[in-house]
Amino acid sequence: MPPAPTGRFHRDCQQCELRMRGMFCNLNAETLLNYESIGTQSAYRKGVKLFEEETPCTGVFVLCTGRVKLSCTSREGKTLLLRIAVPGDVLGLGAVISGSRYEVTAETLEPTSLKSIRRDEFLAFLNRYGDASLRSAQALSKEYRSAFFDARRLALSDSAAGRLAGVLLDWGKAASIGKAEMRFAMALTHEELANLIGTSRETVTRVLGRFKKENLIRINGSSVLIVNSSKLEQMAA
Amino acid sequence: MPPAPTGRFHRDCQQCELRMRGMFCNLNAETLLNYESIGTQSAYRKGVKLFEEETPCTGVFVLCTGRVKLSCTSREGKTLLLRIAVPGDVLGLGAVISGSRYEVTAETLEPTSLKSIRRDEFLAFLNRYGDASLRSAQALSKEYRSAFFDARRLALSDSAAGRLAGVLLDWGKAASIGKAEMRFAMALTHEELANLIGTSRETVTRVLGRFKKENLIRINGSSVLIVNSSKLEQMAA
DNA sequence: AGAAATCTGTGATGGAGATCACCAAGTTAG
DNA sequence: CTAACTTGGTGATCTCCATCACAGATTTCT
Repeated sequence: MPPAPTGRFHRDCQQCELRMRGMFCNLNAETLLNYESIGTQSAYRKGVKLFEEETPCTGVFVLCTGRVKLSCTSREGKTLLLRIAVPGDVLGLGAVISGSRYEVTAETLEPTSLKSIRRDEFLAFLNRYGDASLRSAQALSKEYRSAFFDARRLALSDSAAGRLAGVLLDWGKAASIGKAEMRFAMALTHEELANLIGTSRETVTRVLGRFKKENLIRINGSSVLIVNSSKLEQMAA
Repeated sequence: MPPAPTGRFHRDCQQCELRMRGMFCNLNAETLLNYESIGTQSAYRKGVKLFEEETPCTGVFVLCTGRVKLSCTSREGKTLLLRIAVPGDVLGLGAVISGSRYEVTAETLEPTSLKSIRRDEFLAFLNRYGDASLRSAQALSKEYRSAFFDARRLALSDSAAGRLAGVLLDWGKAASIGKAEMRFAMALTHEELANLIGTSRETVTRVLGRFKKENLIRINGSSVLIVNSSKLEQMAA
């Protein structure tokens, strides 16, 4: 069962600033009207698990504010960090559409507000509104692509340094569109970074140190500046 | 551009034995009728590349007969084998829906017949028919899940033996639903298996040898019998 | 059938990185 | 304001497995 929310409020999707970006805000008028009538809006504290891997799927969560960590864990306690969801993302979509259990664990990283829609209610909505189905397909496709590129990175880049270079470049590029320098705020600890690229915490520390010493990157607190992107690109392969 | 087909024929989807299994055969009457009117049916020889990673996406391919290998390769020549597509599968769906380049390479493993549908034609079809959109979302979700589980396996199972145990169990289970013993036909070479689980050919040979010696599996030609599934399950973790 | 190519099996060697064991520096909590 | 965690940094060791190098076995081609 979903955890108890710590608050509740309604927000008009017509006015939502995510209207053009979020998956379920940019729908045609009639669909949007119906979308607003389903599900419930609620708020959660930091550190709450919205759902856990292997548990039966109850529905989807559309993130409005706050960030949510998506990860999964093996029986031995090894963790794979998949991504940090941001406002506009839809969580649990794959499980709902494929009719299976949640495959990941979703945990809030900060106070969060979101809209939760029960499985059957959401599927009925998709059945009735074709444009919403298409949007879901696109959202899934986006998620699929990112999972695919993660798998690709894990499999094809044999060194931990190469994989780390890859994610640094990804973030640098994403944060510096149209800007001169590639700088971004590192939101993860070394431990989380290690879980993301499938290595150990110590290796992340060492490799980052090496990158700094070789003047490929520069780090100030949480701010990371990419100095030599071509060299990183080259080792990311 | 798509390769030239070696043959061409039409097959009535109403009569298709994949009707209930294939993603685009099990549609309602009106949608199915339109589906039949779009795209072209054609045949290919063994060893033909339907499309290659990084190339602009031209459309989707719905596989009717034959098997197709989906893989991708790093600049250094390391290959990741994703899966072997079988009749009923839709290839290139993710690229078409997300409007990006093909992310994998698709190569026929045997003589193959399939239906190809141009990108714009296919998207127009999805836009008009909501049930087809929903099916696409489901197909993508299935692909997404399998990519996810691959990534999970690569990241969370640290030993090559563990990952190999995992895929053997997956195949054994899939092939032995409702049967007493877990037996299946191994369709891949050691090299391909190695590419699938991110290890070297030699390691696959050695680990399979170890599994045989420890009486966990038995191999006769291409037939693999899983003898001690719980032990394998345990090391797959 | 015979040749060419691909696939399988096995030893030896080296290196990347997991793991363990600390310590220092920040952060949170009581 | 300490105490208790969590994070970051670094050395030493040890294990798994990638890689190289062949040799036999099978399949495919002509």
